[in-house]
Amino acid sequence: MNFKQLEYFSAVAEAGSISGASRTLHVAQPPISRQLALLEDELGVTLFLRTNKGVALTEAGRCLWQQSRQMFQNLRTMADSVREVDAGLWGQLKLGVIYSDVQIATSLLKEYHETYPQVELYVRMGAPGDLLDDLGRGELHALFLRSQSERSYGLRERVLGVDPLELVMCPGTDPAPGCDAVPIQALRDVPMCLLRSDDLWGYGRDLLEECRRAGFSPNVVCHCYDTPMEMQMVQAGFGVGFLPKSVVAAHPGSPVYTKPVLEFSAKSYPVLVWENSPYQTGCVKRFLELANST
Amino acid sequence: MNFKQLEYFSAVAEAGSISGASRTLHVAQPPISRQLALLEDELGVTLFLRTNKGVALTEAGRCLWQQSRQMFQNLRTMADSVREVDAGLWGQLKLGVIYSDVQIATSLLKEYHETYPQVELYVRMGAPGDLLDDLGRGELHALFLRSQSERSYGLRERVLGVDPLELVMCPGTDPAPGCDAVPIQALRDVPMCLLRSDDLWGYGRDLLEECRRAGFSPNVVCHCYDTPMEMQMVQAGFGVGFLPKSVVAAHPGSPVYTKPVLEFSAKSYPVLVWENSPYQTGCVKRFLELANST
DNA sequence: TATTAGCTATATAAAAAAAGTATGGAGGTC
DNA sequence: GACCTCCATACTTTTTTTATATAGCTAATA
Repeated sequence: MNFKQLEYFSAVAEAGSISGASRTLHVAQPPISRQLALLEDELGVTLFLRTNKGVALTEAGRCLWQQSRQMFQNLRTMADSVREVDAGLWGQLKLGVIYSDVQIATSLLKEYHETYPQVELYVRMGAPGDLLDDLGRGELHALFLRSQSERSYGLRERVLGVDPLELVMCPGTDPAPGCDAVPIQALRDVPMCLLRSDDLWGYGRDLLEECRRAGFSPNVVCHCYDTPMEMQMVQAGFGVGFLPKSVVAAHPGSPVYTKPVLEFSAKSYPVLVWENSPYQTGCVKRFLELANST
Repeated sequence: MNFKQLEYFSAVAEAGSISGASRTLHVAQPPISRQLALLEDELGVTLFLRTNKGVALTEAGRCLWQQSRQMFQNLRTMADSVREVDAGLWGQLKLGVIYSDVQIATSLLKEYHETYPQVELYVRMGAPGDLLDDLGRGELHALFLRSQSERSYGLRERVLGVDPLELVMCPGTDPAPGCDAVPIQALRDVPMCLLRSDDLWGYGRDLLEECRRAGFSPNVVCHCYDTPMEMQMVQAGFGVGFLPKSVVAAHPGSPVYTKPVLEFSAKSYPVLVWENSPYQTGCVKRFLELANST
C-alpha cells in the first residue's frame, strides 16, 4: 500500500468510475485499473464492484475511502506543520535572564511573542554563572546578561542598551545630602556594598578602576552576589552601592534612591548572549533576528 | 512526498545514521541519501544535521518523525479495519421480522451477535408486504417470514423450522370443551377469525384447502391482517382462529389456548428470505452463513 | 438484430523512477 | 600518517510505472 494507490483509489471513489478518475488525474486508465488491483490484492479485499457503467464502492471500500480522506488531510497538515516548525512558528524558546535584565528581557519577549504566539517560552532567572552553564549544556538558547563576561568566549553577543552606573543610597547613608550629584571624592572612606569584584559582571572591574583613578580604593563592607541583595543591604543602611540606574528604577516602592557621580563614567551594557552555532532551531533564529534588528 | 521517502526517513531517524538505516532496510546507502534529499527539497526544510558520525534530527525533523510514526500507525489500523469490514466484523445488518417470527428471529440474532458483537443491528417489525418492499429497495438485508410468499420470486429462502397450525380459542368459544383435540368436522359453521386469504401468508390457502377436503368452507366472521390482531379477536370471543402453535405460546398471559385438530396437517414454516445477489456486504454474508448452518 | 458507445481488464512497449556500484571528501581514531 | 566510518555525488543497471493498443462486456439505439 502506498500513497499513489490510495490517491488513485480516492479519485476513482469520487469519480464513480475508473475512466472518470483517469480524466481528473490526467493519467491513462489502465495504470489506475492496475494500481487498484494491486491495492485490492494486498488488502485481500474487493474495494469496488465493477459494472459496465462504472464502479461502486463495497462496504470495505467505503471504509477505506473515509479513512484515506482523513489520511490525506493529515498528510497536508503534516507538511504544513513541519514547515512551520522550520520557520520558527512552533517550538520552544528557552532563555536565561539575570536579575537586572528583567525589564529589557520582558519587553523584547513581549515583542517576540506578538509575532510568534505559538512558541512555548521558557524563562529562567538566575546568576550569570549558572545561566552560562545551562547555555553551554544546551538547556538554554540565549541569555540576557551584562557585557564583559569573562566566559563569553565562543559566544556571540549583541548589546541591547546602555545603563549608567549610579550611586545608590538611603537617606541615612547619603554622602552628599541636599545635592543632586555626588563628587567622586566624597566617596573616600564611605562604606559600600558592591557586587563582588571576581564576579562575571564586567562593570565591577570598571568601578574599581574609576575609584583608583580618583585616588582611593573603596571601603567595601559587604560583597554581594547579585543586585537584589545589594539593594537590600543598601536599604538596610550598611552603606552606599553602585548599580545600574534602571535596576534601582525597577524598585519604585523602595526608600532607596540614586544620584549620579560627577566625573564618573562606568556603564553597564545589557547584552543578549548566544551560542555561535549554525544549527539553531527556527524559534531561536527568529528570536535572534528580532533581537538583532531592533 | 512519498510513502517510501517517509519510510526511509523514519528508519534513518530511528537508526541515527543513514548507513545504519541502510543495514536495517537492506538497501544500499546512496538511495537513502537521495530520497532524504528529495524529501527535504520538497518540504523546503532541513530534516537532519549531517555529521561525520551520523545524522541528528532538527526540530522540524522531530516534528515530521512524530507525525509520520502516527501516520504509519494509522495506516496499519486502516488496513486492519478494512479487512475487518470485509470479513463482516463491522457494519450494519438490517432485518425485517413479521410478528409471528419474533421468537425465532431474536434467538438467531442473539447467536449472531455473540460472534459479531460490533455489527450494528437494525430490526424492523411489520407486515410481510411492507418488509418485502423494503427488501426490494435494498433498505433491508433479509427478512424473517413464513414460507410460500407469492412474491418471493427472485429471492432465496431458507426454512428455519416447522410450526404446526392449531386451533385457537378462548373458553367461551371452545367447540369441543373437555377434549384434548378437536375433530375437523366439529368446525363446520363455527365462527372463525382467520388471516385474510389473499394475504402473502402461504398457510392461509392450505387451511382453506383442508376445510374444503373436510366438506365445508369456514364461517369467517373476521379477516385479520396479522396474527396479533387475530389473537385479540379470538380472545374477545368473536370466534376460533388458526395460528401457528408458537405464536400462541408467545402470549403466556393470555386466556387463549390451542388444541390440535384431528386429521389436519397444515403447517407454517418460518423462513429467512434474502435477495439473491452476489454483492452482499460482509455482515450479511456472515449472517446468512450462520442462518444456513444451523 | 446489429451497432455503437462506454466501461473495465489484459498484453506489450516506452518512459520514469529507484536501486546498486564506484568513488571522493570530511572528520575521527589508533 | 594510515585507517576507518560516515555522507554525498556520478554513473550504470534494474525495477517500477505509465502509455498504447486491444479485447470483452453490457446497455442503449437505430
